Amino acid sequence: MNISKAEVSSPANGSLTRQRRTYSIGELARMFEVTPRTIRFYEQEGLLAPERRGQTRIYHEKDRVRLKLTLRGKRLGFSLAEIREVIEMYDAMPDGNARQLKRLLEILADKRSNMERQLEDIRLMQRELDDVEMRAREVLERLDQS
Amino acid sequence: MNISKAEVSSPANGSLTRQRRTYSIGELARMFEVTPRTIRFYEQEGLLAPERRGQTRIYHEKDRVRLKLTLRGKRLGFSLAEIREVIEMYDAMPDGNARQLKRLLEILADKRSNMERQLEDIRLMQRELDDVEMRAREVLERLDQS
DNA sequence: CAACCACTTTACGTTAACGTCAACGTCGTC
DNA sequence: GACGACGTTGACGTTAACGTAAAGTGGTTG
Repeated sequence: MNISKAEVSSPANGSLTRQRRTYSIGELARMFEVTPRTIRFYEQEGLLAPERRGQTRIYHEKDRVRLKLTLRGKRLGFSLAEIREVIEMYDAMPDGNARQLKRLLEILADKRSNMERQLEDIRLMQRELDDVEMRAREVLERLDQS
Repeated sequence: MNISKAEVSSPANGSLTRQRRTYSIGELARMFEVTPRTIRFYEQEGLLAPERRGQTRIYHEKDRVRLKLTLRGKRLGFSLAEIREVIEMYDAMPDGNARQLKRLLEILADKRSNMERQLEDIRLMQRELDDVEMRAREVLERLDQS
C-alpha cells in the first residue's frame, strides 16, 4: 500500500484538466494483466517507445493507449507486425505522402473485411454453441430423470 | 478438368437425398484453401479421423464439417487444443456422464463470453478504423489541393 | 548498512502451428 | 514402361510471442 512515486514525477502542473500521470512498467503490466516482459517485447517490436529516465522506462497516456489498442488487436487475431504497421503509418500520417496514405487506406479496408468476416463467424459459432448446449441439456435431463 | 474417381466410390446408393460424396485430401485442401499438410496435422492433433481405404484417407461430409468448424474456430482465435476439447466432448455426449456434460457447458459459457468480448472489441476497433480513415482522407485532400 | 524491492539487459528456452524435404507407393496415360 | 499427378510417412526447420534465468543497478526502509 505504498503511494507510487510516479505521481510526483510531474513538474509544476498548471493545467487542471491535463492528466500528466505516468506509469511504471509494473503498473502498466498489472493494469492490463500482462507481464513486464511482454511490454518490453512490444517495445522491441516497435509498438511502444516510452520515455527513459536514466535506465528505467516511463510510460505516458499515449503509451497506455497504444498498449490497449495493441492488446485489443491481438484479441482480434492480428499479428504484432500488422499492428505495428498501422501504428507506424498513423504516426507518420501528417507528413506521409499520398502513396503511403493510400496504402494505409488499403490496410484499413483489409482489416475491415477481416472483421466483417469475424462478425459472421461469431454469429455462426454462437448458433453452434446454442445447438450444442441444447443437446447437452437434453441429455443431462434424461440422466437426472433416470 | 478430370472427374474425380471419388464420385464413384459409393456402393449402390438407394436414397436420393442422402449425399454420399467423399473427398480426397487434395480436394478438401483446395476447398478451404489450406495445404494437405495442415489437414494431416489436424488429424494428428485429434481433430479429424477420416476413413482409410488402404493407405489413403477418405473424407466424408462429417469430416468436411469438422474441418469447417475447426477453421472457423481458428479465425476466432481458439487454439487447436480448445477446439479438440469441444469436439471430443460433443462426440462423447450421448454417453457422457453428468460431470462431463457440466464441464462442457462451462466451456461453452467460456467461449460465449470470449465472443461477447470480441464483439465489443470489434465495435471499438471499427470506430478506431473510422477515425483513422477520416484523418487519412483529410490529409489526402489537403495534399491534392496543394 | 544491509536487505529488499522494482527495474534493467542479455541470452537461451519453449510452444503452437504448420512448412519443407526426402523417399516411397499407386494410379492413369501417352 | 516412363512419366506426372497425387498420396503416404518421417523427420527436421521455422516463426511468432513470449517465458525464464542470471546478473547487475538504483532507491527506500528498518
